[in-house]
Amino acid sequence: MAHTVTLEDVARRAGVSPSTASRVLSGSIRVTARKTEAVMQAVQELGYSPNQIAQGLARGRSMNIGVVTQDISSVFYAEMLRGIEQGLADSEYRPLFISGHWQVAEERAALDALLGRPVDALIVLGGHTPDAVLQLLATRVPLVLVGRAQPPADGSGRPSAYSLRVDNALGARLGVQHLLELGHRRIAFISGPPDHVDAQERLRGYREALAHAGLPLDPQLVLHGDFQEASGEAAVEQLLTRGSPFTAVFAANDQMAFGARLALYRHGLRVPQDVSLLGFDNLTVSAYQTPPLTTVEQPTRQMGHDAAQLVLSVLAGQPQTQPSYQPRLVQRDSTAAPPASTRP
Amino acid sequence: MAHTVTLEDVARRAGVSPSTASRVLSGSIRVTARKTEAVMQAVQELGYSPNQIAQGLARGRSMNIGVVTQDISSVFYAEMLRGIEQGLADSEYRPLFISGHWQVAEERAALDALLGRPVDALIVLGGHTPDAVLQLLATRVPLVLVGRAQPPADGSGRPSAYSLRVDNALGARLGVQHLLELGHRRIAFISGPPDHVDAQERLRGYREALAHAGLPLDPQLVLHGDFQEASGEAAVEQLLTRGSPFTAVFAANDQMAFGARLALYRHGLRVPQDVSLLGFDNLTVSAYQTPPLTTVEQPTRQMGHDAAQLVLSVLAGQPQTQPSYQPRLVQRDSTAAPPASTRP
DNA sequence: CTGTTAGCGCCTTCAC
DNA sequence: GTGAAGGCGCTAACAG
Repeated sequence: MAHTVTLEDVARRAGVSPSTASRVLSGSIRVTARKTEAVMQAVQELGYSPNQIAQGLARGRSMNIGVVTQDISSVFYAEMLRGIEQGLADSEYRPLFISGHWQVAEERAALDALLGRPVDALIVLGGHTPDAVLQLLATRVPLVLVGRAQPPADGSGRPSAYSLRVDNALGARLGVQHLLELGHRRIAFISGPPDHVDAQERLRGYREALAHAGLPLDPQLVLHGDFQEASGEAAVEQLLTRGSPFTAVFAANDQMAFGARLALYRHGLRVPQDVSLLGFDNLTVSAYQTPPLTTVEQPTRQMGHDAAQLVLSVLAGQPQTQPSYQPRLVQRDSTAAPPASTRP
Repeated sequence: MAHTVTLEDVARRAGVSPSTASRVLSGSIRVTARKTEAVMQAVQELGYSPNQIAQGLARGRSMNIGVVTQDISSVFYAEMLRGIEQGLADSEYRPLFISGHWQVAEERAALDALLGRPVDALIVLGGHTPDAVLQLLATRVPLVLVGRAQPPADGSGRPSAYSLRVDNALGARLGVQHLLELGHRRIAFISGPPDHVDAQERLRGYREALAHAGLPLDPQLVLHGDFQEASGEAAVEQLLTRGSPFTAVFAANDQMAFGARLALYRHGLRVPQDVSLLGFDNLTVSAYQTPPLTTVEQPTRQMGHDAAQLVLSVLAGQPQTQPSYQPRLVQRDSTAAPPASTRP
């Protein structure tokens, strides 16, 4: 057992009652300086540290914030986790990370595990948990959603979940506009999983931007990936097989852009001289690609940080503000004007 | 509160005593089929889920495995965390991740937080916590170290910590040998932080390989980074400023190799035609660099997995085996023969 | 097999 | 201000 010295030991050694020792430790109520000192010294000598499990049981709070992420090894979510850590850093609360791996069942299990822990609040990053489940959850514990839509209020007047999101469609429009301005007309789009909200919205933004520019949408140029590198690679292979000409590839996230980059490299296509490449997210590593990747940035870490702060303010009963986020284009070296031969 | 329905509620509804209900749930002792069924049904109807905090208090186990990582957003550690998750997946135990950020003080705080939680065992990934502290820890709770040396036994006969490591020096030798075989003679080395054991060993391997080949070690070609991308970039800039010729760059980890790659790109140096580039770790993204990065692989995820399994077997009182790991060279496109002009 | 009785370690009224 | 007593929810002897 990690715990061997208890509050009672401390009290005995300090010559006071356990309750007094408790009061000194929590600092809630005034205690004689003499006794305070005695307790502190006993704590020192015995190397006492409170058993948080017992504390949790006694006061009905665990000081844990459950965080359901989709993949602990995902470069993308990692940034958010970092933000959450930062946002919680100065508080007494600690994050508890569990991965759902985009599997409803697994996510459900994660949620149950977290609630059984229990946690005082929940932050859910993406995922496929049905709205109904989230709604139910929100009635039991403060819930902040990041990167997924807020479930509709259940009409009971109960506080629904909070939701932090970026305007994905706008981001996609920014990306397409950038390519259009460079002179591209045949822009391939590697979308994410069809059942993924972010993916849907980014695809919509792509469509809207083309429509706005009066350009037709060529279904041959729209591919679906799963947000992983390999699927971006496969998408470009497929694109090349199809034979529909294109001068730019817009991937719905940076990881797929990396995969696309590899496929282009293998086929001897230069970026950006032969094909322009555009990503979405702006991961740390994206700046270190060759050439450095132009991408639509979303303030990932900031969102994690804000999610944590939002949770804290809900927990503290303070007024909350639900910030909104704007994506922005980060121009680097992977996009340029299309090759002269393809210009109209 | 996340918990509102208790075991007592279940027992009352099922018309049995709390202890019987408890027995049914834990499945340890036989209970009448009738009562078992009644309890199960009550659990269903009430949507009961056990309060793990209370369970933990009662049986003196928390079912938590504390994991001290250095950076939750590190691509490298993320792989290990994933492995740990996998290794724990089929058990009742769950990992609790906390970051130390390579700061002794912060790591110490993380350790304390974890022990106060408390946890039933500890996995520490890297870091700078003094051996003495780890030794002390190991007497209180099973301890598995990954990527850092095992503290010397304290002579008390108590079980010391377990340690999972790869042969870093061998890895570095493999890397250098590969470059030597390609014909390189002027091989720059970007080392890690001087106080980092892995970094020290890799540097040693580099030295040994050169010595073994009868080549002098040019101090001008040895730089120090901090295992982050930016430091790899800075190192190459410095190398270029120094003016000492080199035909290959061996970075002590992939992330610094990415930074080095960027600096080379900015200076118009082609990889591998002008300069060969070699990394260490084999991160997932390394295969997607341009060109795909040749690197010395260490079985990161496997090590995380094994660390978790090792913890479980210690906890279960089963006999343990402490596996050892061999790095291996993963040849990709970033290394080639040096340019003809530089050949002897 | 099953109900009763004690705690696990701490916090929080309640009287003094 | 301070100690005693009760309880958080659950498990583990202890008697039946």
